[in-house]
Amino acid sequence: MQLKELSDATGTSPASIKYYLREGLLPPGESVHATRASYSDRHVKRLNLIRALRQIVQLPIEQIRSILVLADDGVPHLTLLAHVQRVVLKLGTEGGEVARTSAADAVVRLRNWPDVDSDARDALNRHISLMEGLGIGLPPDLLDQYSSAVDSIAGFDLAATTEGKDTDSVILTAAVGMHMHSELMLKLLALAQASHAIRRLDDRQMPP
Amino acid sequence: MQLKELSDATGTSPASIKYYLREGLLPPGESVHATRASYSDRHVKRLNLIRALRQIVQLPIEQIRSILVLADDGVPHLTLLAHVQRVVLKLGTEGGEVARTSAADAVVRLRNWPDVDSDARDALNRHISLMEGLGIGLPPDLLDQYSSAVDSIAGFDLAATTEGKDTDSVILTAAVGMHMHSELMLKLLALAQASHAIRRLDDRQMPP
DNA sequence: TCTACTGGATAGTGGCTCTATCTTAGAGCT
DNA sequence: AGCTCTAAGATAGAGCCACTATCCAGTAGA
Repeated sequence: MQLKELSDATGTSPASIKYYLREGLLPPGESVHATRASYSDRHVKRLNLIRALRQIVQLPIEQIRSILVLADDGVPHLTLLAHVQRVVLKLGTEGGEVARTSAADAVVRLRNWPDVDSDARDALNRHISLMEGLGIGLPPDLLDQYSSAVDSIAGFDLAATTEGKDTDSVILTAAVGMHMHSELMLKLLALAQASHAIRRLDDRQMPP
Repeated sequence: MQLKELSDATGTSPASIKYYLREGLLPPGESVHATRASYSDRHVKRLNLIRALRQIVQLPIEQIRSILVLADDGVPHLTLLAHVQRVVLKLGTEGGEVARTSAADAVVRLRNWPDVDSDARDALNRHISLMEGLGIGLPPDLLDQYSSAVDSIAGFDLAATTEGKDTDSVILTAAVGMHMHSELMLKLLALAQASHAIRRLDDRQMPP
């Protein structure tokens, strides 16, 4: 398979493919000779992964590269998934100490999750502090409800993520899955808010 | 108050303020004479709103403008909130017909939300279809759990959003709140996934 | 009057993701 | 063998976005 075919197979312009090659996201094809290189199914898979991370999850090239480098280093999936999380959650950009809210810790105990330090946990703690700082109140049982919901999805999701797939698929499922669930939540919340708003505001404007 | 003071009061560079003025996000100050204009508290509020929408919610200038135009037109808050949702949910970019999944409709009935067509509902339907198309499975009761959680938050949130505030504050609370809840969800999900992953993958790698 | 600073207009910057062009060289057909 | 077509590789440029720096002119305060 040569570049043009790779392009056709993935719907990516040859120019973009060349760009990804230059950036080291896509390994070079096997060079047949000076003016012909051949690409394999692995390239198709990899390219699809890159495109999904760019277009759906909207990760910048640099971060996609950081994920792929790990994947190609053959690190354990657990390590890889942790890194994918770090990237999708946009951690590492915001430095600083971990907040002293222990809301996340409470959730961990409640859900009986393994009590391990993790970036996700720090991120959650930091985020809750941030919301408090912004004066966005969290009803007391909200975290319970949320965490119950995500707890049930996580097992389900992870099964799909890890069941004997190749590394590229694991990344894709994990990153795209996280993104999609978060968007799902956003849209559900919007619908809920719209519904409540209609009830509350419409009544005011046109009383019975 | 002149430009420099406005800058100090909001931590925004004078150059950026000028830019927002040019873009019509910020109404011009009252022109005292050719080389002096005076800005009011309204400008401080507006500027803080703009900054929050840029830096926290990360909306592009163009969309911020579309929100502010509506706000200044004095449309009803319900209309305004609907538009804010549309922008935060990134609707309107993806054209096309509404999917035929009626998952969102089921949720609406279950939650006893007013059965009104809305962009949020269309967005939810479209998103669920998209996830199905990507092969991201949703456990049967997941939407119930999610929607139960967001239902309880929406009322709570909306009370904070609408209680006798000026329009700029309503926008800020709504947009920032939506964004923050969605991020919260993302981080909770990450933590849940990390926890499940540790249980599942760690055991494999180092059996007891 | 002179200086310092302001407001206003215009042009430029930097980061990012591509995209277009140019050159060289082998492939396949006749 | 010769001719054309297209690929690969390298380099430079485009286009978008959110600023930011520069320039000019006018006025306030010393």
